[in-house]
Amino acid sequence: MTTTKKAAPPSERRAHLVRLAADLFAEQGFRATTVRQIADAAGILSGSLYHHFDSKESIGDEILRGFLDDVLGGYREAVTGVDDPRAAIERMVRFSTAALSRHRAALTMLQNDWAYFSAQKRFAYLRTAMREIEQTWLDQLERGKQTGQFRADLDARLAYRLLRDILWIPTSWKQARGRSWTTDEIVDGLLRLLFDGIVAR
Amino acid sequence: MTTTKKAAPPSERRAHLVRLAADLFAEQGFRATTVRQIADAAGILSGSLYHHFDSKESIGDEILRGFLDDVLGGYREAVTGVDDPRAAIERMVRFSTAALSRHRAALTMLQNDWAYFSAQKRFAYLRTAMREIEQTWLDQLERGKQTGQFRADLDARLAYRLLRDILWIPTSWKQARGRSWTTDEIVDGLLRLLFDGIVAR
Amino acid sequence: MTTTKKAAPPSERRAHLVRLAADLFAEQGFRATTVRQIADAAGILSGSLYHHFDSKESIGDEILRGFLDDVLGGYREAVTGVDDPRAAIERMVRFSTAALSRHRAALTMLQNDWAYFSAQKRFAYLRTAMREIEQTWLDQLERGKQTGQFRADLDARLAYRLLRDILWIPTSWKQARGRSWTTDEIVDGLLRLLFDGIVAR
Amino acid sequence: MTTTKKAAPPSERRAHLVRLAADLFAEQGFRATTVRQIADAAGILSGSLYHHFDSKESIGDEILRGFLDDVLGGYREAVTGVDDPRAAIERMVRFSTAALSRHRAALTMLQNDWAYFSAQKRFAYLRTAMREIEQTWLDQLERGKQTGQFRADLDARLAYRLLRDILWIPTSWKQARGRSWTTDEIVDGLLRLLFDGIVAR
DNA sequence: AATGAATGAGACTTCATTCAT
DNA sequence: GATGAATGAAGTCTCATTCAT
Repeated sequence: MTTTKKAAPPSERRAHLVRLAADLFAEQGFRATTVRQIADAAGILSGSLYHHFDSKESIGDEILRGFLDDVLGGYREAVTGVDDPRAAIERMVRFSTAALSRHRAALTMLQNDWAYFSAQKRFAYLRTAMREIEQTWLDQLERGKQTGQFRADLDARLAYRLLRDILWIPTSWKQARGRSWTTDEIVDGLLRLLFDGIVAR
Repeated sequence: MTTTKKAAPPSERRAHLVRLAADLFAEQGFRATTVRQIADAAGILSGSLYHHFDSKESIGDEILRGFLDDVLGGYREAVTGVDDPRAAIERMVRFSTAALSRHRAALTMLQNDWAYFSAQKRFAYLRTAMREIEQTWLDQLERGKQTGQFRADLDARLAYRLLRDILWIPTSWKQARGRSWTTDEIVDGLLRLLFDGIVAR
Repeated sequence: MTTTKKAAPPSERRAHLVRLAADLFAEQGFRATTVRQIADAAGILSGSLYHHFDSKESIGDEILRGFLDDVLGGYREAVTGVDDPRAAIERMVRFSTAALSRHRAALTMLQNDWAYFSAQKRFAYLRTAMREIEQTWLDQLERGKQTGQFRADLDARLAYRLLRDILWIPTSWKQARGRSWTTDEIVDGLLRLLFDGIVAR
Repeated sequence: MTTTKKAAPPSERRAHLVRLAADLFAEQGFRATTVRQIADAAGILSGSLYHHFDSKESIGDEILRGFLDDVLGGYREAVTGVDDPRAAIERMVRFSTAALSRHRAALTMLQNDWAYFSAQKRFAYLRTAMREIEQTWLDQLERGKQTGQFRADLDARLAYRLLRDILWIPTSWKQARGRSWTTDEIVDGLLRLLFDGIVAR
């Protein structure tokens, strides 16, 4: 009846439910959140959720896809036409941080339940996407070494792994008690740490 | 060395079971691991575990306490009689990394199931211990700022939070597929990144 | 008449299940009855009970509250506007007997599992209610002593304890093999025994 | 090796264990008491109990037999050579009360777990013994009616059932908080209630 | 006599999911 | 779109009992 009506008929109601679920996933993790909690948040019974989704995993799928589409698109844009690798990395960092704060649930799911998702065929795209993300970072780091902007002895893959996980960190703090820093402060602190370390010069 | 606990009469068998459980917790998380899996790993029936522990949480408790006792002791030793804050931090970093690799399960539990544990009275000591750990870091970072070794504009608390989580990262990689770096390489990479950044000079 | 409870949305199905459970509790005791037996009696799986109740204890709670509300209400009514203590006691006896036969499960639970229930915070109201019941009896017994209708040397508290337990007796016979007496016969026998003893005059 | 050595080799240790178990049964009931609790009370492990008894029921059996042997013997003696039925009943009441306080566990078991025991062949003697006890009471009550000492309209069987259960009451109070009355006071109160009622003359 | 370890049956409970209405 | 009821698999835990040492 409605427009698309395939695996994911995009309705307002449906999108709203995904958002509610995402909030819960972000705070508790995917597995630790029950469909009943999601339904409660929506003010309906848990069984009624199945009019909108055919499984809990479908909701997870939707959230993860949304995140990866966003990140992948953003990274492609971040490096396109930017010659300076340091500038490109700074753009990637800033974009990552923004994207992660838009998709807190996806981050929690990737951190807490990676083993659960990546073991399923249905989520094979997760590995593919992560690989592209990795490659984008490696490209910029290697270019920086070639231009002499970055240390020649830098292990690009090691740096990437460290950086990726480091970028994930601040997002997982959100909504914590202290709440002392703005996103910008954190990113700046991170970039400063990243490029210059903590030692005074 | 170790104090004899009443609630947990130490026995070889028991210690062995804790180790088996810890391996599973490290890989899957505490909640995601079932007592049946632990029992299977030990070659016994799940109910038989309760001859040794009065609950799954007791096993978790034992693992977490072991970790925190280790870390707290190590940190105290790392800073005692060390005047140079940079040296103290380097000692703390090296100790942390070693301790974390000795207690991978505890790390996974703290990362994945913090909400679950910290909500329980029984695990109130988690918060206490984390507070002491934080204070130890803050002390050294502040001292470094006073001596002029660290940047004067360094936000100590922000740096601590970033550093703590960053130190946790490499441990969670262990046993992953790539397995490209030794612990020492990772620590060195981390320290290098930490003190000097990635930019060439 | 009945107040709508939040924790226990009333439904026909639910009420029916409580009744089934009550029958089993009456015959076997609360602890000795398994949720599986209750579910079997209802023709469903044991897990399905948890769609209606959040625990076995919730069922027990519902039964006990229903009983105490009934008794307390009845006692208040029994003594209101009745000047003659002997008449009041007779009304209380008759009401008790009727109430008990309406709530056989509650009686069994109080007799067999008092220790279990009264040890839990959730069932604190049990003690409160029993205290009010006791006070109602003591009031009437003392008044009877003052009016000279009852023996001056009567130990009111001792008499209450004996009477209360005595009143509980006949209900626990019901559904036994012999089944020789009607409720009225038992009450009359009891009242006769109570007021006049067994000795001929 | 030892003297009898059949189903129940009477050793001091064994008797001691039975006593410990009886205390627990008296307070918690037979089913509600675990073998582990018994073992704990004895300072041994639960498995070690099986050197003395071949099952938990064996302990119950021993306790119940001891009680019934005592009561049956006492009743026979109470009525032998006593012509006056009122005197005989008073002797039976006094003996019952004394016996019950000596065998509190048996009483609790009979009250709480009668259904459990009486359903087993092994405990068939319970019914036999109860029948003899009942007959002894009926004999005295009927004789009292014939001599004109008791009311002619007294329903002997009803009176027996009431009396038996009434006699059980005070024992189940023991060890309660109030602890206001001595055994003698209770028996006297009971006899007074029984023979004369509460009404003043 | 007792320990230490284990069994096996069964208890209460959780939860994603299904489906008739 | 939603309800109300149920399923079925799985999870944590309990407990009487057994047995080699």
